[in-house]
Amino acid sequence: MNIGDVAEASGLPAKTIRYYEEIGFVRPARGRNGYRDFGETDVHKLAFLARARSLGFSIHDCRALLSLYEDRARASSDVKAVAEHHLRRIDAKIAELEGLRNTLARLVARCHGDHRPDCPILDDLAGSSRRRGE
Amino acid sequence: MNIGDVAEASGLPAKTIRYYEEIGFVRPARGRNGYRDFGETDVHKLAFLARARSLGFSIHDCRALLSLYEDRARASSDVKAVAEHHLRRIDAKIAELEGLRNTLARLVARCHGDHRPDCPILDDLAGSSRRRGE
DNA sequence: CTTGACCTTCCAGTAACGGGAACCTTTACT
DNA sequence: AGTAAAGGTTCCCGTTACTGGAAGGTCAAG
Repeated sequence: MNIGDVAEASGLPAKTIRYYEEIGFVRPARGRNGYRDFGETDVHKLAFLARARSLGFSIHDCRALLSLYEDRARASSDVKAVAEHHLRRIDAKIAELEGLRNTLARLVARCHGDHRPDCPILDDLAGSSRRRGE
Repeated sequence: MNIGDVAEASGLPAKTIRYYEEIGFVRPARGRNGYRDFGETDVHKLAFLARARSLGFSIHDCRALLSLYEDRARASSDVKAVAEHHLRRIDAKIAELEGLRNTLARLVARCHGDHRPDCPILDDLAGSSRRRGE
């Protein structure tokens, strides 16, 4: 299979597939013309990666997941640990963003948003009001 | 003021301040020894940037906010527009992460997480189950 | 006079690709 | 056979917003 077909089958852009080869996720054979020649296993692997990446797993996580995937004797608890760690990071990120959003929403609400120059948002950024985070 | 004092006063690392000079946020004078010499205005500006960055505004946004800040005749609606745009991006990011979290949480919940090798998480990633996103 | 805390510049690396140049191969059509 | 489109190749730069580190000049204290 050429890279274009693999891209179609796995849902990943060809560029990404070349990148994944570069970082060692796949090792396709080469034809006499220099073209990559992928097998079914590669396609499966790449689809696996596409799905994992779409769930927000980092490349680093993917490496762990992939090696667990290829280890017939892995314990499901190992996989669960990786996933739970990722879950906690997502939760932390959500909490952080919600904190930001609340602060920002309060500022936006206080700004009348008309043609006049005075603006509570800029006042906060400038630190003129000394009661903000504390 | 030397860069170390400014770092202390603004809450930004010296490295970051040098970077902010490089991208044009500040233009400190130089002493005969080559050291940067910052004024009060610079410190204010850098503190402004520190606060804006901590609220998740991008450098690009900060440029806009800073020029609005320095424009005595700006309309507060212009500032509000920038902030509201940022707010919408935050909300979109939160929504995306919550989608991820829910999918991932379901997978984690289905995985018994013991010493046995079979694992619904890997099954999903491998695409063996054809009812996942749809 | 030497140590240590500052300061300087410059280079490399981060995550995970995407864009685009310059070039080769295959396929299809006239 | 000629040629043009489509697909492949490598290589390098750009992205975000810094951070770490090397090599080296400067300044204050003991």
